Amino acid sequence: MGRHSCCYKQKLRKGLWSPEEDEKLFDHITKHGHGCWSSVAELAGLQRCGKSCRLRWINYLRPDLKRGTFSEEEQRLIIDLHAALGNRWSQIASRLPGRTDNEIKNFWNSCIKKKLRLRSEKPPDDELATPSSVINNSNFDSAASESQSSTQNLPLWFEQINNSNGGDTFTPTANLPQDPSFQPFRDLEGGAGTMELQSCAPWPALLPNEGAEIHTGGEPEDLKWSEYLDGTIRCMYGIDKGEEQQQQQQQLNFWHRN
DNA sequence: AATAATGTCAACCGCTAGTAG
DNA sequence: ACTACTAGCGGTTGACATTAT
Repeated sequence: MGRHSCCYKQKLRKGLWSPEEDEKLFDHITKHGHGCWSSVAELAGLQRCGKSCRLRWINYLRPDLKRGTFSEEEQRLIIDLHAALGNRWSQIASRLPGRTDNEIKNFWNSCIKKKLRLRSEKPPDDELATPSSVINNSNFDSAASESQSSTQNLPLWFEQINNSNGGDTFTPTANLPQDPSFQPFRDLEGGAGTMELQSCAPWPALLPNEGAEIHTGGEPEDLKWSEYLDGTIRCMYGIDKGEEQQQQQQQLNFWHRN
C-alpha cells in the first residue's frame, strides 16, 4: 500500500486555510455531508486534497467543537485516560466531547510535557527531598487505584507542578532525587533498548514498580517523549503489555455502562 | 527597540487497516 | 488472493505568537 493518491496531485493548495476556503467547505458539508472525502474538495470548489478537507472539518469547522482552554476536569480526564490508554489520542478524544485528538495531543505534548520537564530539571530542595526508601507499594496502591478509578483527583505529581505556576515558586514535596545529575532511566547491562526505571524518579510522588524494566526499542538518547512518558506511566501504574488490553477493555466497559 | 529563544497549535506526512472490485 | 483506493491515526513540522535577554 502506498501513499494517499492525492499526495501525487499537483497544484493543490497547502498550508493555512483562508476564511473563503473555510466557508466553502463548511457550506458544502452542511448542505450535502462529506460523503467521500476525496470528492469533497472538488465538489466544494476547493484546491485541496480530501485529506486536508477532512482534517480541517474535524479539527476546526465541526459545529460541535468546544473552544478555549481545557478545564481542570478535562485535564484530569486526559491524564487518567492517558494512563490507561497511552498515546491513543483518538480514543482519548472520544471521551471528551467537543475536543479533537489533535488538540489533546498538542495539549499533552506542550503543557504536560513541559510540566514533566520542569519537574525533572528542578534541583530538589534539600529539606524536601525524600530518599527512595520512603517509596513503598502500599502508598502507591492507594494512589494508583484512586487515580485509575476516579477522575476527581489529579495525580500528586501533576498537582504539585500545576500549583507551582511553572515558575520560581516551585516547591516539590515528595520523592525528589538528591543528585542533580540523576537520570530517571538507566541502561541495563547487555540489554540494548532495555532500561530500568530508577528508584526515586523525579516526577511521580509514588512508584509502584521500582526497578521495573521498560523496553523502549531504541537507545536511551533516541527515546522519544511519547515513549518516555508512555513507559513512565506504564511503570508507574504497573501496566504491562500483557495486561494492557484487558485493562483497556475493562475501562471501556466501565465507560459504556455509565 | 532589536534579536533570540521558546511555546503553541494548525496542518502535513507516512503509515496501517479496512473494503470494494 | 490480489490490487487500488479511502479513512483514520499518531508523529512531526513549521509558521506565528509570546517571552526573555
